[in-house]
Amino acid sequence: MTSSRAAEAGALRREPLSDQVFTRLRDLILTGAIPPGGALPAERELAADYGVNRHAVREAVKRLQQSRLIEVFQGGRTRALDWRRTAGLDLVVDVPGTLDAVTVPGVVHDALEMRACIGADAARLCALRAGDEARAEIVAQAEAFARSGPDLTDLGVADVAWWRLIVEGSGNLAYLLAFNSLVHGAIAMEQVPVDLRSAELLDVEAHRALAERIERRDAAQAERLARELLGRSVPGTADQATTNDQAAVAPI
Amino acid sequence: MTSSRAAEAGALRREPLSDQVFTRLRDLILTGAIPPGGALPAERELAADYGVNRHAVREAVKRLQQSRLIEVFQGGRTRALDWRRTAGLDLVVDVPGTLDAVTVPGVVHDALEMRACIGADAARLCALRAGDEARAEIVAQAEAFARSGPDLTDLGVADVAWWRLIVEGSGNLAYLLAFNSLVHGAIAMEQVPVDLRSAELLDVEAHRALAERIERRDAAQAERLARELLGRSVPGTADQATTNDQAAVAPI
DNA sequence: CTGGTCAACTGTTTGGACCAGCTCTTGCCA
DNA sequence: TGGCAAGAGCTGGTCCAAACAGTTGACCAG
Repeated sequence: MTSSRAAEAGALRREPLSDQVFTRLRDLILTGAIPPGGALPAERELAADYGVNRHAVREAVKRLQQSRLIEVFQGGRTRALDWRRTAGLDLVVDVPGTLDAVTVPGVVHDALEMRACIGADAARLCALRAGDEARAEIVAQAEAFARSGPDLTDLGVADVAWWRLIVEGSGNLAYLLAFNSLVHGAIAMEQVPVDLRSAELLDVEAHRALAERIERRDAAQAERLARELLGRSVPGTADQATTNDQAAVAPI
Repeated sequence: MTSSRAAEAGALRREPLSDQVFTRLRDLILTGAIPPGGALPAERELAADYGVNRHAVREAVKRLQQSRLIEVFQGGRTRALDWRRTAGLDLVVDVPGTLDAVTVPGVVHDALEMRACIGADAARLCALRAGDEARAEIVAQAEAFARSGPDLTDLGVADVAWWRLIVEGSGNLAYLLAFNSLVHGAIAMEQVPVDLRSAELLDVEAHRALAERIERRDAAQAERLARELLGRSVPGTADQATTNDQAAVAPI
């Protein structure tokens, strides 16, 4: 008996209208439907097309602008930017799930690869820079991780919390923010099939060993262990024989 | 003879009002004036306080929401998030220059450190994955870099363009987006005093050598050379004796 | 004390109007 | 005929006013 008029119409859900407009326009740009340098329809036109008020369109445009997907000129038209040259890492937050399912695995792989790279250096820096208290907390959390249920999802949550301590311990704000971007995005639990990471998540001893190295300020070994552990979830880390001669950073 | 009425009033410049509101609110959150979990003033109240229309406030709020600095509840109040746990890497784009000059050098250092980490791995992957054409272009661009004027600013521009080729050649979209975030943000020419990077920028031969290793698909040496080259601009890379026991990721 | 009801918040959406700046057409002048 | 300048008609930027839709909390009946 709910007055679900909009739902019945089938046009738009109860997600805020501006968010829906944002998503649609973003996908038009990411898929190349609006090419770099191409002009977006005028705000008044977009409002008419989507059947919403112009203010909703403006809020969506503001978000696109901050994502550096478009450039806005008063008096002139709003144009699409070349997102491969301008968009930031936060783009991986929303992309998974919205575009072709074919391209998503690639994004997830890239995100895991980046996680391995940053995680290893963060472990090294954490061993070097983190205070006694922070390093002890990492050891304690490693034990808590070991006590986590056999459920892979639970392990995944505990794993993220543990790595957050390490990244925080590295003292590098850029690492921490990038970690956030990855966790909120491509590496979010929903996106990565946990069984792909089972080799990493189930090895409780490897986590303990890494924590111990950090505790002992053994930066070199901490980095090595972290790189090995995180690399397990990245297909083709050790056996680097594959060389694809195709275009770099495949069009999405 | 410009009709600079707003400028004379001293209230707000000709920067879009919503951008100014965004900046002010963002700084309130980043500085902790509005603590994590704390509520922002109501939109109607903010509009009254800043003397702008409510729509300007809403556009700013939408941007804060996308930056994952706030959480919005219809019916309830808008609350500040713990940005250290939620904000993404794009935060480094606007932060330099807006907050205390004391904390900015730290952000720049972190960004350079991250650049070294990702750049080294990108060079490795580029040597492994990039096609013949892409690798040849990197060699060519290294020569173009060598011909760049002795001006450090010009060298910096050419350097960014060259590294972009390498990151693109790595085939990792996450690396490319993170590179964009850093270039648009903390590592932007205006932020980093170029003389701090002179040891890196002036060594044309090191650039050439790295390009050659990538050309020859020598991944290991490419990574090593890249790490060494990029590490020159990061104070305290080799002589890691300093260990600060203070809190990790200092509050901004 | 418990339960539901309602008023007073909050953000969401709408409509219309006007200002400011860019662009392209139009039409005058040399 | 060529060139340039005025202006009409776009574009985004800002504002006002009102209604809609959830949440919260106080208040009152049981």
